[in-house]
This record gives sequence, C-alpha cells and structure tokens, in this order.
Amino acid sequence: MTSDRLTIIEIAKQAGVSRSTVSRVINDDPNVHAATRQRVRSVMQKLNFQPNAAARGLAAGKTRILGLVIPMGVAALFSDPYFPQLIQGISAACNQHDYSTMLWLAEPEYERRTIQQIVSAGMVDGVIIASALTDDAVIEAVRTHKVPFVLIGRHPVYVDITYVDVDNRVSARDAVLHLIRLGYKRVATISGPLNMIGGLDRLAGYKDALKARGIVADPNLIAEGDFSEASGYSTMQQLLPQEPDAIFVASDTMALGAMRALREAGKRIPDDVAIVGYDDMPFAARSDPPLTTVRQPIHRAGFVGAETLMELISEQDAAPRRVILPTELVIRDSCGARVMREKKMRA
Amino acid sequence: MTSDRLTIIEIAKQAGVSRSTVSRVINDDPNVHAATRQRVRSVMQKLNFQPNAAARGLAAGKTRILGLVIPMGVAALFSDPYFPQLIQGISAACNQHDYSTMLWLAEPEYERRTIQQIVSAGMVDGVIIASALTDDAVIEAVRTHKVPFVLIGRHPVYVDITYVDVDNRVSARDAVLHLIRLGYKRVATISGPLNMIGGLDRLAGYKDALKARGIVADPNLIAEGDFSEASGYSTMQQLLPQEPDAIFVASDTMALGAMRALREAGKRIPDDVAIVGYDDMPFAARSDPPLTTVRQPIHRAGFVGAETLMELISEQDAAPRRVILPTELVIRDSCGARVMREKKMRA
DNA sequence: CTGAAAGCGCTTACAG
DNA sequence: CTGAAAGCGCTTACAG
Repeated sequence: MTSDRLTIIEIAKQAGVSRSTVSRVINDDPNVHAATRQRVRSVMQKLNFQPNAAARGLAAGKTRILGLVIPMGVAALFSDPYFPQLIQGISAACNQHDYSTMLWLAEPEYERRTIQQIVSAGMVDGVIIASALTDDAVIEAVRTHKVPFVLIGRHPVYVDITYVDVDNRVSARDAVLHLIRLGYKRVATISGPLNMIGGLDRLAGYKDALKARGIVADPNLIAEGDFSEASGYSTMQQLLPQEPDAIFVASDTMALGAMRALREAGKRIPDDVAIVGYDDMPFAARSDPPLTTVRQPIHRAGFVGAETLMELISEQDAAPRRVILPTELVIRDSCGARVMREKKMRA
Repeated sequence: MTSDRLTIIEIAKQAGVSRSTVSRVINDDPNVHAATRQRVRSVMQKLNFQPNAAARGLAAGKTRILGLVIPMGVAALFSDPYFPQLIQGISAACNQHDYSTMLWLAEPEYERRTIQQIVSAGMVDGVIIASALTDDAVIEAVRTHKVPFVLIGRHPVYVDITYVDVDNRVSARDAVLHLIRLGYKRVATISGPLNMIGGLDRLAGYKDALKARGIVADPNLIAEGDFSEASGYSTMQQLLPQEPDAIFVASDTMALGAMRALREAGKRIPDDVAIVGYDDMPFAARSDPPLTTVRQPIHRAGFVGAETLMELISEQDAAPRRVILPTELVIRDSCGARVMREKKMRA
C-alpha cells in the first residue's frame, strides 16, 4: 500500500525534491529550474494529484474562490433568464482562470449569515454582487471589511467602487428617441423598481429623451414595475386608460407582460400601441410580434466582472475600475419601424 | 491593539476557556456545560466571530460545502427556468442547514478540471449532479472516488445510486391518456433528448399510453427535441405534415416553440392541434392559450436533493436513497378539455 | 535554484 | 465537562 491520501509529500518523494519545490511549481513560482519543474509536473500528472484546497486556503490566505451574491428580495425574479446568462459568464471566466464560484442567494432571513461567510469566514477571495438594491447591506459590509468586490451595475452614491455596467441612461434615451422619431405622440414607460440603479437610470433616460425633444413628461404615462412579467401586465393595464400610443418598458420580461395585457385589451402591436423593451432576452426575437429592444451583453458583464474581480484580488490597493459595456438597439416589429418603412415605400 | 485577525484563541481568552472548548461549542458538541456554552456563545456574538472555513476544512476534513454540477453540453439550455428553480431549492436547503453552495457549470473543455476539483481537491463534501447525460463522465468519477453524491433524475443503469426524481414515465403516460380520453386520434410527441433519462422516460410513458389503449405507435408521430424552444419549433414543423390532432411535448419550453410553429402554420390551439407540455413553468399559465402541462416540483427537488446529500455526508456508508416527488396534470386551455366540456354542457 | 522549518486556524483523540 | 497537544496539508520567509 502506498498511503491513505495523496499529498504534496508523496509528490516530493517521487520527484526527488522537497515539498517547498513542489509547492513552487504548483504556484508557478519562476524560481524553479525548468527541468525540475518538468519532473514535478509529470509526477503530479501521473498520480493525478490535486493540492488540497483547504490547506492552500489556510496557508496562503487565498482560496481562488469567487463569491457571487444575489440579494433575493423577490425570489421569483431569479427565474429571469438574466441570471443564468450572468452566471454563465462568471463561470466561464472562473474556468478559464482556475477559479471556482460560490453562489449565495441572499434570502432576507439569512442575509446576516451570508455576510458573515463573506467577510469573516474567509471562504472567498472576493465577491461579485449582482442586482442589489441601492442601499444593500451586503455592499456596506464588504466595503467596511475591505473585501475585494465588484458590482454588476453602478452604485448611486459611492463613486469609488468597482463595477461593470452598461450606460442604462443613454441607451434608454436612445430607445425612446427612436419611438419619438417614428412619430408617436404619447410615449409611456414602465420603469424598473426605483430602488435599483438600473430602474432609476433607465427612467432618467426616458425623461432625457422627452426633454431633448421639448416634450413635457406626463406623470400619468410613467409607472413603476418590478422587472417581473406580472408587474408588466398589471402596470400596462393601469396605463391603458391614458391612451399611450407607444411604450418603453425597462425589461423584456416586463414587456412580455405588457404585450399580454395589450393583447387582452384588443390592442394591436404596434398599430395601436408600439413597444420597446430592454435586455434582448432569447425570447424577444420570438415573441409575437418580435420585440424591438435594447440589447445588453449580460454574459459578457459576468465574464468581465469576474476577471475584473480577479485583478482586484491580485493587485492590493488597486484603483477602482469602471467598465461600461456597449448596448445596441435591436429593431424588430413591435416598434412599428418596419411597418412604417414599408408604407412609405409603397407610397 | 487587540490583534490582527480574530481567531478562536481570542474567543477562548475572553471566555476564560481553552480553544478546545470554544471549538466544541462551535461544533455543537453536547459535552459542554450549559453555562460555559452560554458564555462562549455570547463572546462570539459580541465579537462577531466566524471560524475560518479553510482551517475547519483542513482540520475536520469537512467543508460544509455542497457542489452543484451541471454538465453544459448545450450552454443555451442553462437559460431554461428549470435551473434557477433548482438552484433556489438547493440554496434554500443550504441556508437552512448552514451549508454553502459551490457551482460548477461543467463546460466540456473544462470537464476534467471540474472533476479533479470535486474528487481530489477536497473543496466539497458532496455533489448534486443535475441534467446529466446518461453516460456522464462526472458520474463515473464520483462513483469510483466514493464522493457522496445525488443525482437529480434517476440513472438508467446504476440502481445503487441516490437520486431524486419524479415518475416521468407514469406522469407522461397519464398526460397522453388525458389526450386520448378527450378523443384525439393522432397524438404525436416531441420527446426530450434521448441521451437524457428524462427524455427517455417521458417517451416511454407516451408509448405506454398508446399501448394501454391498443393503439399502435406511429413512428412518424414521434420526433426528438433537445429541450430548447428552437427545437420545439422546428420539430413541430417537421411533424405538421403528419397531421397530428394533438401533441405531448416533453417540456414547456419546447411546447412554447411548438405553439409558435402552429401559430405560424395557421393552426388553432386546441381546435386544430391540442397540446400538453411538461414542467409547469411560470410562463405556462400565461401563454396563449394557457398551457395544459405536467407540473413537477423543481424547487422541491433541489431542496430535497440537497438535504438528502447532507444525510449521505453525515452517515457514512448510508444506503442509497430513491426519492420520487409527486407530479400533477394541470389542465388549462391548450388541451381542449375546457372547450369540450363547455360544448357538452351547451348540448 | 533549493530545502528545513515555522506557521496558517482550526479539530479531536487522549487523559483527567 | 475540560484542557494540552498533535496534526490536518499546504505556503513562505529565511538561509544557503
């Protein structure tokens, strides 16, 4: 019998070196003779050796684990395809850089526990916080405890924080300008929740567009949703009596709900009410009619967010980074642009 | 200055006990005087102490981390609401039992790495494997390395494996019998991928139903999908020339695609073609028409899967467990049952 | 470029 | 019910 559990000691023995040297090759320390490195590597490979994560974590104070924290104010929202795409991006970056991902869905009743795990149990080297409320307790905690972290979505107050985001405000403005340019006169909006920065910024973009065209915003044409399909549905119903001829909806999922409400009310899209969404979820291209929407690179945001966090972890005292990813207005049928062009060509 | 990092030593000092005792109260060892336990607890609370996870992992050989492995043959599928629901269930169980969740999306090119992390890096105490192919390499690995694991979905070959599942076969059979009972004569099916056990079992259930009614299965009415919306769409198109009057689709997401194909072909649902899905995803109740479907408790499967894994971890040599969760046929409009009943009542 | 040794922060027989 | 001490499997100054 060789032994119980395969450790660095066995590798050292078989490679004819000390444990220090084995450790150095594991950690890619350049101070190892090429031939030695080679020898150690091949022994590790042969024995299928993987250094113990807990031991490394304890000795080095680094776990090579990234935490992903998603505050779960509304559990149902987590089913939005937004999160799978984000998670895939993060996971892809982790795979590529030999990190792993720890997932915490921070349910309110366990938030305290989650925070403790993050800041004082040393389980992770840093965290990515997605979809947080503007006054989230997790953000406060990692800030004061100096845990490296990156936000998906900017923070409304702290400007010295690293985040990756899109320009919600400008992209929303452009989407609304697109509607105005098509000739719609009563452009409404269903905003996201206004205790989330994305909701806030997209609403600001909506107002920017009106102001740019000298239109006075009508508060009756503005309603707040919560990013869920159900809220898109009920909010649209509530907006209908105001007779909007177009609407900018702050997420595709809510847009789906809004379309359902319009259909039930016997309104044709885009003829009676035109609609533009936000996200470009997979289903947007397949809805009836296909949804005009603002595409944002969610997978990419996850990937870049994870890589940025890794940089923050390796460079102590790194300066905060702000990464803004590009968006794109994807024009399909729900905004009426195609219909109009066809009419024009026929005329 | 008190110190650098808060450890068990500081707690011991302030509580006037040894490190051993502090460790005992952390681990809920009953052999501690109630008063002592009380004192230690209050010191920990006061200092906001959280034992270091790596140190515990190294010393005890337990990490209190569960791995969730999702083989990612088709990355796009991960956006299916199935996974968020499953993850939420697992996460809820972990929160409740003071475990954490490690997430590995096993992309093919990193599968080897994932396996190594699981079996020899000691990062997790056990793993949950969801949505695996029937011959998945990860399953092989955890089996031979004796890592505690539970499958979401039974295994076609190994019967000594712990899993949680629904009775896919019987529930599919009942769904198809429902259609036959409504009088449909040419009942088709879009199956799931046949290299996944769920796909296999639901197809078997479809055939069971036909056989039970003495109907010979027509191979032209059977087509294989891959659980994606797109495959539901294209497969439905391919089935259309066979003129089915009803169809059982092995997932709601595919059913959505099938409905899109029917709509484009000018077919009315359920009048021209009735349809029954599987899963009861949130969108099923809101589709047009609302989808009749087999509800399965996905969140619950995640929760129970995680709890079962915890049991496996604490009882060494535990016997394999098989947990079958109940399903329910949810009758809405797409199967035509309501329409028919109304007609009958009018007559 | 390499090795001997201390140390990371816990847990757990062992002894009492 | 409690404490002293060995040990978990690595990393990392330090010395050479």
